[in-house]
Amino acid sequence: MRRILVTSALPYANGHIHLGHLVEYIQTDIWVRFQRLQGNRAIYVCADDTHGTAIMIRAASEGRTEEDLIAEMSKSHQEDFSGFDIEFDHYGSTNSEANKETCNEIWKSLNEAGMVIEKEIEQLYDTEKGLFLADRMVRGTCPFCKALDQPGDNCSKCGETYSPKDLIDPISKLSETVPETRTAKHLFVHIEKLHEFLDEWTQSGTLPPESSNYLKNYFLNEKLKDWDISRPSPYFGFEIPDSPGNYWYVWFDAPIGYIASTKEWCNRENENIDDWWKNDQTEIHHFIGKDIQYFHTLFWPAMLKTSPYSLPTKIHIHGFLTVDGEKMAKSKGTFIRAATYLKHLNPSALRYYYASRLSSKVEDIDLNLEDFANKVNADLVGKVINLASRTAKFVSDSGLSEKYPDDGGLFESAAKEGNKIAADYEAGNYSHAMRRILEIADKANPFVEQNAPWELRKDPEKSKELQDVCTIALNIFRQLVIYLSPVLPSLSKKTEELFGEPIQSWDQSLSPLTGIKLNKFKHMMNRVDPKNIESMTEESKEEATKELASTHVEAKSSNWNDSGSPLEEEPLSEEISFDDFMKPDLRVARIVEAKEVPEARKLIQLTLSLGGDERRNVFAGIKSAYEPEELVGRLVVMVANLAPRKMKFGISEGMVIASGPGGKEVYLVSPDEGALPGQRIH
RNA sequence: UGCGGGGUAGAGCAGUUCGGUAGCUCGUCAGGCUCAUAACCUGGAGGUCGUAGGUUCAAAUCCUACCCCCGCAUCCA
Repeated sequence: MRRILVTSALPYANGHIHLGHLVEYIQTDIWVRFQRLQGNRAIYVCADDTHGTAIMIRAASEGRTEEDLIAEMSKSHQEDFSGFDIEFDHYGSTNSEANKETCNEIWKSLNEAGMVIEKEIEQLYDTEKGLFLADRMVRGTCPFCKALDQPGDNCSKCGETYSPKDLIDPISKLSETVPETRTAKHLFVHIEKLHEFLDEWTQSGTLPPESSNYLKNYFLNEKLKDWDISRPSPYFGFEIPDSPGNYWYVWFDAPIGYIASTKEWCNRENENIDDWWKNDQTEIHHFIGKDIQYFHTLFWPAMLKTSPYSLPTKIHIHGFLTVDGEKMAKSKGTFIRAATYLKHLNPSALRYYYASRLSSKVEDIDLNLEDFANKVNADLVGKVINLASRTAKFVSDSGLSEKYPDDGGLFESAAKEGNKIAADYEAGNYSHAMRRILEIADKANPFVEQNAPWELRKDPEKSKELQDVCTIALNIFRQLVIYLSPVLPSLSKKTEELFGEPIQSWDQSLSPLTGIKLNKFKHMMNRVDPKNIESMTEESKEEATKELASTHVEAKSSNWNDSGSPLEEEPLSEEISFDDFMKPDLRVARIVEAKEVPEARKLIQLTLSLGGDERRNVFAGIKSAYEPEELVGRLVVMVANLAPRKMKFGISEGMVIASGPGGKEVYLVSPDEGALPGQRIH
């Protein structure tokens, strides 16, 4: 019997659980249930991730304490999880005594190993709010390209990265005041010291190969940067014991929450934490998304390495969720909260669909809503459950045959298949497992067809034969449910009720049930109705609009009913004076030539005429939306006094004006009929 | 340009480890059945397996080169 500790990443207390989160928790829950079915001892712990500036600011803006906020979110998260049959042995919080204690302990080990160093860094400080500003809390003018209103870490216009203190005219997003530069002492973990260990550990098979490669080529091929682990007061988190006024950065105490949550479980269950976190016979499995692999594959092992706790046995990394092939988008109603889903659809359907898409690879999975309904209905209702619903009532009086009849090897070959299915589950290749399981169902349905129990029923002399056929179909059904039970605990429960026999072990798939009475067959699962999918996305859209209305000053009602999402995605910039407006010199220009730039992915090279002999060479990032030929001759609006900019393919002497999010959606602005090249726009 | 993933029927995908009749689901066409939640069963049409070359008796699978798509990084807007 293996002893296995399993975790999922800790969801942040600043937001609700949505379908993207659920990929991970469903994936993990399936794995845990599978391990238990195999007879292994597996416990599943998780917790809310509660610290950081975002929580602090939100609590303040809602006029309540952080504790109040995180308590409410924890309750909401747990309700969502349980609604999807995701069962934790313990669900804790990073804001707990156990976590504080464990942080201290790990901190001590890091210090003793000489891993902690102190550096002075300059940071922007909001004098009105009295706090240091995180990069994203500042906006200002880009020091490189002079673009206005850029975030504190990198410029969305020129893409340069910089430190917020380099911004020209920085403004605090919190108070709208001008922050000042102050120096502060920060503590860093010098993980370069463990470079060699990390080189080895990341290649040791603990990670999926895609991730090992990524780390090797991207982080581990140069010196590892010191990790800034402290944040100055005020900060919602734990104060660092030997550095008053400084707090641990949320990413320090978050993974430690795995240990702390286990400790709490141990206290409750009278278990010994050392058996779980300090014993090399215990396997530790983390399930995470690819967005946080950096923390779990470099910092976390480094922290553990110097501590008395065990390193993880395996890190399972999944990709992101897309809906209908695109990123989840509030405006399209595909940003779906767990709670919203549950109002309209059956959690088992989503569990099965995710299972049928998940593999051990680090790849994004797509929730194609049409395919989702199709697959769940065809596979689960039409094939698997159908086996029982079309035969159970024929044996409601007689029960199952005393002796398992000759089925031509159906049951036995399906029992043999069990090993392969189990191997697929173990490796995280759920999609393979689902495929194999459905293949069995695909053999069983023709069997029923050929033996036509509805015909046998008509002839009293064939009652034994009828009972045999149904015994076979129902046993194969039960076998399928055993294989599916990690994915579909609720189907498993209903099957237990039908047979009056609990499903507790994988090996139950090896021997058929005989000679028992069945309970009355009840519907086991409803079909997914596309109407419910639609009402779910509709409601998600409405939620998003409401949210928008409450965060933006006023949502003007209009007859045109335009969506609010473009504004949401790119909020209005700060107010400017008339003089500011007069700075950009916008001119009508005619495109006199348009050329492909073969090596460029996004650019078209334009020659613009401002009338007379005035010509400008401009590179415009509109290749994905326009063909050069269709551009020649048309009028556009250009920024004529923009400083020339050297680009990879030449010098660009201005910009043409366009709207749209990019890609195929780029819309050049044209003047109305009659405008002349060279005219200024005022 | 770098790293990773991908290109197989109208759509979505499996098969590639270890070469041997190209398969599944949906859709579509024809038929069957009426036990089952408009379900299920049988059969058909639909594929130059991204391109070119190579190895081999035999290539979707192995080798070489190239093209295209997606993500991340970079460049750029």
